[in-house]
Amino acid sequence: MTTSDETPGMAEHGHGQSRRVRARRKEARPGEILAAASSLFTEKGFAATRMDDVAQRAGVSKGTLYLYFPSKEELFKALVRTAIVPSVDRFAALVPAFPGSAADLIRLIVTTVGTITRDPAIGAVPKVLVGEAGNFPDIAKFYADEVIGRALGVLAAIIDRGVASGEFRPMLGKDAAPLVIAPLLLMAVWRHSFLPVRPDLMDPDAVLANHLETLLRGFAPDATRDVKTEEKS
Amino acid sequence: MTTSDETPGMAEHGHGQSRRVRARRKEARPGEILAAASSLFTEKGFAATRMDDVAQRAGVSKGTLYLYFPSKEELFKALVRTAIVPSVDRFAALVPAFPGSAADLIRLIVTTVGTITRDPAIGAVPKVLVGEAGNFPDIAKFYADEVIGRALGVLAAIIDRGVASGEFRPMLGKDAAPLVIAPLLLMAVWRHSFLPVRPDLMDPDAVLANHLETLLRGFAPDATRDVKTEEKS
Amino acid sequence: MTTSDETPGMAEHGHGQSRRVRARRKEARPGEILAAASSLFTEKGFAATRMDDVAQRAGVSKGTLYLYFPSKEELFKALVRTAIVPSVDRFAALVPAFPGSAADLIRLIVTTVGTITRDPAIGAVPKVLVGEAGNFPDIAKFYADEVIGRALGVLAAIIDRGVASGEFRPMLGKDAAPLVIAPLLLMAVWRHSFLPVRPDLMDPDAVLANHLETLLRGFAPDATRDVKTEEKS
Amino acid sequence: MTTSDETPGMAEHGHGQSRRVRARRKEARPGEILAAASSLFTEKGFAATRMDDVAQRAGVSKGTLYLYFPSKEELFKALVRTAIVPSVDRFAALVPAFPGSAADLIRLIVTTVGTITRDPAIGAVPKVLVGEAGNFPDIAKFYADEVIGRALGVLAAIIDRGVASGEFRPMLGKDAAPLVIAPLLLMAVWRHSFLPVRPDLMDPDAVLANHLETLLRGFAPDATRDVKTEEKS
DNA sequence: CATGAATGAGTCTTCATTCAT
DNA sequence: CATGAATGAAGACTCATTCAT
Repeated sequence: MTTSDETPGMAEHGHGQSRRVRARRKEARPGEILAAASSLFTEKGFAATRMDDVAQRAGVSKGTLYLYFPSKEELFKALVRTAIVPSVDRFAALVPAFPGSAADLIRLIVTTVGTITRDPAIGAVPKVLVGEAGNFPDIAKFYADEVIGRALGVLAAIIDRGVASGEFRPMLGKDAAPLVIAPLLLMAVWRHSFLPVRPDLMDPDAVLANHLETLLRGFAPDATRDVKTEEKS
Repeated sequence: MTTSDETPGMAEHGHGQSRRVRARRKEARPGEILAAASSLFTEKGFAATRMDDVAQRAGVSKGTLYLYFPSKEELFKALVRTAIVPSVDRFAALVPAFPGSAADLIRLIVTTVGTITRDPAIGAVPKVLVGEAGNFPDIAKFYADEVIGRALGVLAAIIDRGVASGEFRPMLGKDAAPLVIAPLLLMAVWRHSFLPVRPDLMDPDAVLANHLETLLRGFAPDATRDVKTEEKS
Repeated sequence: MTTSDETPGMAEHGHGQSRRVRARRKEARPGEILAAASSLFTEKGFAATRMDDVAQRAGVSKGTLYLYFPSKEELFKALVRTAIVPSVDRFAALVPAFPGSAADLIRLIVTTVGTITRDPAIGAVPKVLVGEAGNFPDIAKFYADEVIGRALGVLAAIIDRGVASGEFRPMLGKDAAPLVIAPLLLMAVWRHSFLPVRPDLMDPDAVLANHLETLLRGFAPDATRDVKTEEKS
Repeated sequence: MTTSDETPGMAEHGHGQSRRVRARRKEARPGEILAAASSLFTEKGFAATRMDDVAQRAGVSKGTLYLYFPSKEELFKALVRTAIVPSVDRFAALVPAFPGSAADLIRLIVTTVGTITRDPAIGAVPKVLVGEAGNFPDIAKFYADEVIGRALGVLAAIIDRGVASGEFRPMLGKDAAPLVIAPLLLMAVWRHSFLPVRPDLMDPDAVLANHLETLLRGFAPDATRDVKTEEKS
C-alpha cells in the first residue's frame, strides 16, 4: 500500500536506468519473500516458522519483510492468493470451452493437479491450512470461499454435465466432486508429511493412476451390465 | 468456567471416603488430560494449544500435567497411541475372521471409520499430524509406522483377497488402499477445519455414501460388459 | 482475575502457616511492582521505561509482571489508581467536616499536598501524565475525571464557601481553584525534571511559602479590611 | 494525505524558475521540518513521534531529515532553541527600558505569554520537556539554563524592583517569580493534554484573568495603601 | 541535494517448564 | 501427589539510522 509504484513512467526521462534496476529489485522482493515463506511453511508449519527464518531464506532483513507484508498472517494470506487462486482460475476458464467428454476433462484435471501438487510451493498450502485453519478462521473462510468452493463448483458442474449426457450414472455433482480431489489432497499431504519418513508405504503416481481408473469406472452408468449388486450403501 | 470445582465438600467427611474418591480420580487423570488435550489440539492445533488450557479443561493444575506427561510433545504422542492404535488393532483383528465378501468388509470399515471420525477426539489426530509432521519427524515416523502403515496393510490385504477371488478387477491392493481412506480423511479434516465456516459446501454423509458406491463400482471386474473404454490413464 | 483467592478461610485447617507465607508474598507483589514502575516512570517517562527494568527493580522476572498486570499500559493505569485516587478521596472527605475558616483549609491542603509531592511515587504521576496524555487519551480522560475534576471541585467549593462568608473577595471558585494547585504542580514537576540539573534555580519550600502568602492575600476582600490573620505558614 | 504533492508540474517549465523554487524551498526546509516536529511532539510526545511522521508532515523524505538534523534528539534541541529562546530574549530586552510600573510590566508579560502559549508550536516545548527531561539530562540542562533560568531571572528582577520602589510588599523576587509563571505553564499543559478530553473543567482565559488579579493583589504591600488601580485586566 | 529501500538492535509479550510449599 | 507462582528463552513487530541511486 505504501509501496505503490507511483508515476511509473515518469522516471524514464532522466536517470531511468538506475531506477530500472531498483525497480526490478523492488518488484522482485515480494516474490522472493513469498517463495521463502512457502518453503518454510511447508517444512515447519505456519506457527513454527519464524519471521527471522523467512527473512534469512529470502536473503533480506527482518525489517524488509514488514515493508511488503504487514504481518505474518498477511504473508500467509498473500501466499494463498498468489499460489492457489490463479490455478483455480485457469481451470474454471477451461471447463466451458473444453471439447472432449466429461471423463476426459476429469482425467485432464486430475493429471494436471497431480503434477501441480508436486510443486512444494503449492502443495504447502493445503497442508498448512489443514493445520492452522482452526486458529485463523478468517484464513479458512477466505480459502474455503476462494479455492475450495470454486474448485468443487467447477467439478460438480462437470459431473452434472456428464450425468445429463448419460456419460455418468445418476448422482449429484455436489456429492461426487469431493471424491475427485480427495486422493489428490491425500497425495499432496503425504508427499510433504510422510513420504520423507516412509517412502515405501505409498507410490503416489501408481495411486493416482488407480484413482482415475476406479473413479471413472465408478462413475460409469449401469448400461446393460449385471454389476447391479451394490444398491444401497 | 470449565474448571468447575466438582464435589468440593465431599472430602471433608472422612478420610476413607475422600481417599476413595481421590484414588478413583487419580486413575482417571491421564484419561481426562488426554481428552482435554485432544479436544484442544483439534480446535487450535498443536502449537497454538497452551498447556494452561489443557490443564484448565482437564480440571487440574498446570503442574499436574507434568506429573503424568513429561512434556507437551510426549502428551501428543500419548494421544496418538491411545486414541488411534487400538482402533487399528481392532480392525486388523477383524479381517481374517470376517465371514462376508471383501466388498462387505470394505463397506463395514468405511462406515465404521466414517462414524469414528465424527468423534473430535479422534478426528483431531490426523489434522494435527498433517500440520506438525514436519516439526516432529519422530512423531510422524511413529504414526506412519503404527497407524498408517498397518491400516493400509490391512486394507491392501482385503483388496488383494477380493482380487484373488475375482470379486474385484485386477489391481494391486497397495495402490488401491489409499483410495479407500482418502475421502474419509478429507471428511475428517473438513469437519474440523472448514465445516464451521462453510457448512453449505459439503454434506459429509452424502459424500461418504457416494464414496462407497463409486469405490465398489470402480473396484468391480469387467465381466462381460463393454465398458472397456478406459485403458491407461 | 484468574488469581482469585478462592476459599480463603479453608486453608487455615491444614498447613495454614505455609499458605500464609505464600499469600503474604503474593499479596505484596503488586505493590512492589507498582513501586518499581512508579520510580522508573518518574525517572525515564512511560515510553522510555522498559518492562525489563521494572521487573529488575521489583526483584522479579519479566514474566511475573504479566501475572499481575496484563500490559504496560494497564500497569500505568493501576499506578494512577492506587497512587492518586485515594489521596483525593481523603481530601474530599475532609472538606465538609472541617471546623476552621476557608483560608485555614486551603493552608492545610497546600501544605499537605506540598509534602505529598515530595514522594517520588506520587510526584511521578503528573509528570508522566503530562508527557503521555496525548498518546493515551483514555488514561488522560480517566485522570481528568477521577483526579483533576474532583480535586478542582473540592477546591472550588471551598473558595465559593469563603466568598459566601465574606472571607474572600467575590470570584468564581471554578476560576480560582487552578491557581491554588498550579504552583504545587510546578514544584512537583520541577523536583523531578530540573532540580537534579539546576538545584540553585529554585527553592521549592520558599516558593510554596510565598505562594500561600500571596494567594491568600490575593483572595482577601477589598474593603476596610484588617486581614492580618495570615502571618507565616 | 498531509503529504500533498503541491505544485508538482511547476518545475517542468524552465530550469531558472525551478531552481528559484528549489532554492527558496531549500532555505525553508529546516523551518518546515521544525514546524512538523513541533506539532507532532506536542500531539504524541517525543518518544512516540516517529521520524517517518515528521518527514511526512514536513513533506520531505525521511533521508532529508538527516540532511538537516543529525538525530532525533538534535532535532528536538533545535526546536527548543528556535521556538523558545528568542521569546525570552525579547522579554529580557524589554525590562530595563520599560517605562511603566512593575505591576504593569508583569501584566504585560503574563498577557503576552498567555497568548503565546496558545501557539501549539510553543506550548509543545514545556509539555515535552516535562515528559522527557529525565531521559535527556543535557536537554533539561540546556533548557533550564537558556530558558527557565533567564526567564525567572528577568521576573525576579522586576519583582525586586517593585519591592524596592514600595510597589510590592517585601519579598524575594527569586521566591516569587515562579508564582507568576506557574499558572501560565499549567494552562499551556492543560490546553495540550486535557482540554481535548474535558473541555468543561477549566476556562483558561478566565483563570488567567483571575491569576493576574490575585497575583497583583497578593504582591501589594500591607499598610494604608490605596493600590486600587488594578480593576479588570 | 533528495530519495526511500533496507537494516537490525531493541521492546513487549507469550508460554512451556520448574519447584517450593 | 497436587498446586500455582515464578521463570526466562523465544518470537513478532517497530523504528532510528544509513546509503546506493
